[in-house]
Amino acid sequence: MGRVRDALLAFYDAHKRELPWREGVSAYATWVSEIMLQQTRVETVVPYFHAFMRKFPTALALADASSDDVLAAWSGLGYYRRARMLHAGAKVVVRDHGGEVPHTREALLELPGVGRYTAGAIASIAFGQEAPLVDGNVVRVLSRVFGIDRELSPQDDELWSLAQALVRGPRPGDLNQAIMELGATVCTKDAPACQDCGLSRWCEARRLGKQAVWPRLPRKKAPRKVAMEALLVERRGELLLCRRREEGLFGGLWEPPMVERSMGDRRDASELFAEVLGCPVEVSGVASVVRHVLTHRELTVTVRPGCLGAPDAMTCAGPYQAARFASRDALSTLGVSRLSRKVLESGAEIAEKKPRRGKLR
DNA sequence: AATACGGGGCA
DNA sequence: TGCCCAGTATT
Repeated sequence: MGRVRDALLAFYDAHKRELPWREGVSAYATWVSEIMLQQTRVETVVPYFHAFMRKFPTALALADASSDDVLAAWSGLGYYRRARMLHAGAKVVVRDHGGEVPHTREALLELPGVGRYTAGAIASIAFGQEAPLVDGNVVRVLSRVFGIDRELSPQDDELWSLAQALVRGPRPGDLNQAIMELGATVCTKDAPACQDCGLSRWCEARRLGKQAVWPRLPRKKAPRKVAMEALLVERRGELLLCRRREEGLFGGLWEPPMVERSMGDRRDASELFAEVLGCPVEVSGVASVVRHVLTHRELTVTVRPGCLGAPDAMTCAGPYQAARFASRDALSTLGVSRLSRKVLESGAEIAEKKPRRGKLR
């Protein structure tokens, strides 16, 4: 393990990428970056990290922000529960820790949204603690170097033991980042660059030619196909948007009313919308069909222009907790999913065509 | 132990 | 298409 550690640090010192959360940043910045990096690629996170830190430079600033502001800064990044929990975590830090991010793994684990990976990352990187971490990269590197030939997940106890052994001694934060960096840039899933890898001399996968079979990972299930209807209502240049409840899919985000059409439900779209909005709805034709793939669902959304029969009676039900008319400019101040942007954009094209349609009649 | 939770990039 | 990404919370 000593030689592996030295090789990792040498690799890191020579080849680490310059990333905005790498050098001389606050523990709060490390925390923000680690939450954003959960299941999300480095390149995707970079612009979000810059914008988020500019808008919420400290835990105090984040704690004082509105939920809509935080979700607006997270819009498009996905896994929006992360944003809600980071926001809640900032409030805990301000209330219970004087605005300072806690230093120990144990205290970090108490924060919402911080699990064993993230606690290890913050404790080691921001505070120099000998705290281990295991993510997808670590699974790959350790399974290959040590030749672990059984089904693995990032929760595997043996991997955590190895990771713990790895970070004992100097520079635990750099060691954790080094093994992840190696996994991300050298020890990749496909076509690993073993010829450039400082660990290849001691690597079981390299010795046995098993790079393509290790790590052995469980198979993922295919997403479920779901049909949905979306309603586009425009009134005096403003769009009808509903805010989803905090829990569940797209929690806290704003979107045009959308309803799931379960298999075999032949009811009119207007009837489905009326149920959610609590007032009569008229729909006119189909603006577009939007496809959107999530981890567990494959959505096909039929987008319909329409109007409300009794706008003053509008309420909201089902997945929604609020409804309002908002200008397109206001969209940048609210949390909006990528799916909703697609639905909105597909409707915008139709809106521009409207005059022509009138002409044809 | 299994499932829900986004979105994008790549072979 | 399927896989994977600096995972966590809930059931």
